[in-house]
Amino acid sequence: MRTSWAESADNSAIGSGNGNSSAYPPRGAYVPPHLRNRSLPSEVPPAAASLPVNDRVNHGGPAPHHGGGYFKADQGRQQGHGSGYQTGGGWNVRGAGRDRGRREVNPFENDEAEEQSFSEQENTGINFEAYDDIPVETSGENVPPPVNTFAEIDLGEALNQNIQRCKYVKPTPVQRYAIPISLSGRDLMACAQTGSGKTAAFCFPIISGIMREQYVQKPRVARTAFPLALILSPTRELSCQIHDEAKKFSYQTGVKVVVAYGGAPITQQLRELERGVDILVATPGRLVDLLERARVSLQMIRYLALDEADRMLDMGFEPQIRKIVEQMDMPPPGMRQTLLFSATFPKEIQRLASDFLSSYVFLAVGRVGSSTDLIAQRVEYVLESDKRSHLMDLLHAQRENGIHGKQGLTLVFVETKKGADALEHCLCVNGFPAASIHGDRTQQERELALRSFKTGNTPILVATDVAARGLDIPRVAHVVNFDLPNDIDDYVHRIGRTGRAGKMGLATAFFNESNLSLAKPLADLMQEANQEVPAWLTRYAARAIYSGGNRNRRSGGSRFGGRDFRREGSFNKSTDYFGGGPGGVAGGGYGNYGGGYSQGVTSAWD
DNA sequence: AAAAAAG
Repeated sequence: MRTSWAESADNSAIGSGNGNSSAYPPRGAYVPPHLRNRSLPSEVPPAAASLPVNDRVNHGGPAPHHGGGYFKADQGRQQGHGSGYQTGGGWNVRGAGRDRGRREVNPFENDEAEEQSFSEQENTGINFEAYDDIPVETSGENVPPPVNTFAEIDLGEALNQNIQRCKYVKPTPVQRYAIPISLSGRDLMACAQTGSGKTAAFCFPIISGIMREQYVQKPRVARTAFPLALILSPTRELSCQIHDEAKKFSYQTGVKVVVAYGGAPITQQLRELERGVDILVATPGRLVDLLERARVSLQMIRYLALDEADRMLDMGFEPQIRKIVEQMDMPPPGMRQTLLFSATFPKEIQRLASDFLSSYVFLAVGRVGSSTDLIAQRVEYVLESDKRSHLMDLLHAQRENGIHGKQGLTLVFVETKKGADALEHCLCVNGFPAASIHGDRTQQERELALRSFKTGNTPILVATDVAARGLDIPRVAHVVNFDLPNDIDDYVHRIGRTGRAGKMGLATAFFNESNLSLAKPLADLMQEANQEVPAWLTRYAARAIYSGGNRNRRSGGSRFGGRDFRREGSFNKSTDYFGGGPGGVAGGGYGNYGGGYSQGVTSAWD
């Protein structure tokens, strides 16, 4: 019989601080530090208890007017289905919230209840003033200027109402820039944090564009769906999340949003598609399946958005993405509008991405807050064999300080799926309520784990990189890199699960000899973020061997997740870099609208 | 080498 954390805690004088005479713990059982007869390898950092809890994302977005006539308006499409759609100055409210007799579910229904259950989520979260200091960098030809308020853009009455329902007051930086750019019809490559309204930044222009256009009649092919917009993301959960948000934004606009991803029965997704789809949110695998079955055609695609675009174009995904974008029936760049978003944009990925773009604008938005703040980063030297007990020490200290329960969530990243299972089990056995999520679990299990984490039912989630990107989980107070990733960009995405929307977060990393390749980039990153870099890490960093040209991927992008590779003169060894698609950017003429680069601001976090 | 994504 093992002793659980709860039991050992109950049976001892909690808080006495130095009861150090207990017997050696039973194998596998966790014993809190103060009951142990040994000193810890490194000091337990102050628990995250004092950190404010994450708030909901309050974003917004609006901007100027359509560049107009981007696509040929054609034989005015038939409007609505008889039911009273509102028509406000050129806006087509399609179907007016009714879908062939089915009533549109109000996606805002549950919001109030949810918010009330977390009193800390009152709308005090974002420091909007801080937004004014955010460094922004744009490049490309004739970049449309940003807007400052929602009032400056007319996205249409229906969409405006949804913006209000979402309680978005003021556009976030990425929205201020990206929405006007998108509305003017330009392609866009954007480096920006998700926590600050990235989804809205690409959804608003798409929805308003679809409402505005009197586009050509969709072909009628039995059982084939013809979406007008395609949004791709690298994980199923992220696609679900985007779908949920897009549903809110398109409520009562008549714009139909459907999600398709693997691991779930395809039949229901097929049914949804048959009912009609304007915006399709999908993961690549399932979409290819649908395309091959000819249940979806991309020939009517006007808008293509890639979320976490750098991941979508890396080695694992690139062939699938190329197949979808280049080898099916999607209109080429210039005939569609392409929007790429990510927190990190390595140069080599930018180069790949330019194949999909036409005369695009590059946008980099620094993170909210100006220097150290938001995410406190710690690195601790922990031997592989000590990791578990060290983690439990951290969790125990957090619990003592009351961060757990319904308050703060802890997300623990590990390298492998097996490792995730093992650690989850270990934590549960020791009385720490944990769930786990990784790609070998069934979709049901994955969604259950995520739900259980979000609700605070299991305030600890052990995850592989499946959860590293894009997921917006409010109240994650602490991200632990139990195993560090090999790629510094992955680290950036992981820690970006906390400190969101202007709230503080804590990120702790366990470092040892197996992470040598990360020493230098990690030390650099922390330095840029004004974090205290342990001396031992600096020594490792100095010793680090240059691993090819890779280590410098972030060069020039210290304030952001990336920098327009077109501006890196030395990188332009051949001429085709400017030529991605018809009317590629003809070098020169880069406009800067950002201004106010404050020093010490680091990369965009998401 | 690992993770993700179709079944």
